[in-house]
Amino acid sequence: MSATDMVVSRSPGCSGGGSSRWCPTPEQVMLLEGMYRAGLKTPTATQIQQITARLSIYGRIQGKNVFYWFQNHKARDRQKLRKRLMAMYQHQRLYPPYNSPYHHPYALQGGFAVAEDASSWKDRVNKRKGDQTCSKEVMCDCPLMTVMMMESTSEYCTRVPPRTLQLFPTTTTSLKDDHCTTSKALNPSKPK
Amino acid sequence: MSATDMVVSRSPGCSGGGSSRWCPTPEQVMLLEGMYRAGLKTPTATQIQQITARLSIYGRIQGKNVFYWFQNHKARDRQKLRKRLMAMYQHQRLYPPYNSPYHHPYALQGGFAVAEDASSWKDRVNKRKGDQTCSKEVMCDCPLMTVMMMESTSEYCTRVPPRTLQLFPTTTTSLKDDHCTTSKALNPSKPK
DNA sequence: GCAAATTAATGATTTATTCAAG
DNA sequence: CTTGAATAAATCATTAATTTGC
Repeated sequence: MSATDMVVSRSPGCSGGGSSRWCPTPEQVMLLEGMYRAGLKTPTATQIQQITARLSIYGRIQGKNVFYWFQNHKARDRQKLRKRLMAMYQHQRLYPPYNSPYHHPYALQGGFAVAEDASSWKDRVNKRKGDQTCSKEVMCDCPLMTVMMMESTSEYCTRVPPRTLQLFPTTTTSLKDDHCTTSKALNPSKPK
Repeated sequence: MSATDMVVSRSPGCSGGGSSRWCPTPEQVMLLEGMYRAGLKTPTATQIQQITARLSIYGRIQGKNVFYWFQNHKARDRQKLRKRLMAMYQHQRLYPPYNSPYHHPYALQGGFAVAEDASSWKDRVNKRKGDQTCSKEVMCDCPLMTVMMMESTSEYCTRVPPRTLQLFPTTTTSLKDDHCTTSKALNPSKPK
């Protein structure tokens, strides 16, 4: 009903007004999934930039959205696979073989044993050293954080107050209102 | 070499030549530790910007360096405390009380039980909702990733090739040289 | 049919862990 | 061995599905 006021892919902001988080359009999701299925799991900075540019014609999008999308998609893929395998092994009362995709879904390194001592996987020796076929000389397309530095299209987060507010009390003891439970620390410098 | 075209702050690279990672000067470390001890554990984007600006007079520094420094310092502080407490409890063959700093070094939420079932702490109910005294309206000084987006001073990572190289094969199957073991994926798009 | 209530998906952040330079 | 850098896992929080009572 009332399908007239909503174009198919017009309002990328999830439902109408300005939303706080990115809501991908169906086209964007489709293309992202295509790339992922094609084998692109962790795009480099340049790739993220280009993906963002291409997908921006379908709606508002930022580099960090693409970055997060791949991060989450990969993580949840791994988690799904891990859960499935765990259930499978648990059903047969077996311990997974040491090089099963339970331990290495893609190249997992932080799995935890099923009912074993927690420290067994923690302080195991560090393997996995050389064998880097990628040239180290490139040094320009670093994986993740670099994307953010390249973005200058101030969307809504670059709204830093232009005046130089005083930094922080280097020696006082009055800074105790720091982290709001975990992730809402949004006190620029002074509450007053 | 050829130090003529580079000003003093050019070679903070730990030992002379261009180094791959940031090596803080003693002054920088001292100031950072001062701020940390003063109570600044997770600086906001604006704070990171300002800290970077201030510390840049002592040597080359980037926002992400400051960001990583606080991340690492906080994490290793917590880890040290945790290890110490774990050893202490283990020495007395006690289980830590439930609200000990072993479980909550600062406000830990992802701790794991010592010899308990792994799923016990995992699917606990979601507590922790309201009680946010921080104003949500600010919306500009988001914790972490924002810093990177604000930086435009292309130090050495903004060296993206200007020509538009072709993105990725959306339908081909030839992308297999992707991730070098975990974190060294540095093939912009074409090795040739 | 419809909203309030509940649940499932998923975008965004933080924390733990690992890699590797010096 | 210390520590800067990077990634993966865990978690938080918001939006969409869905259920439910009317």
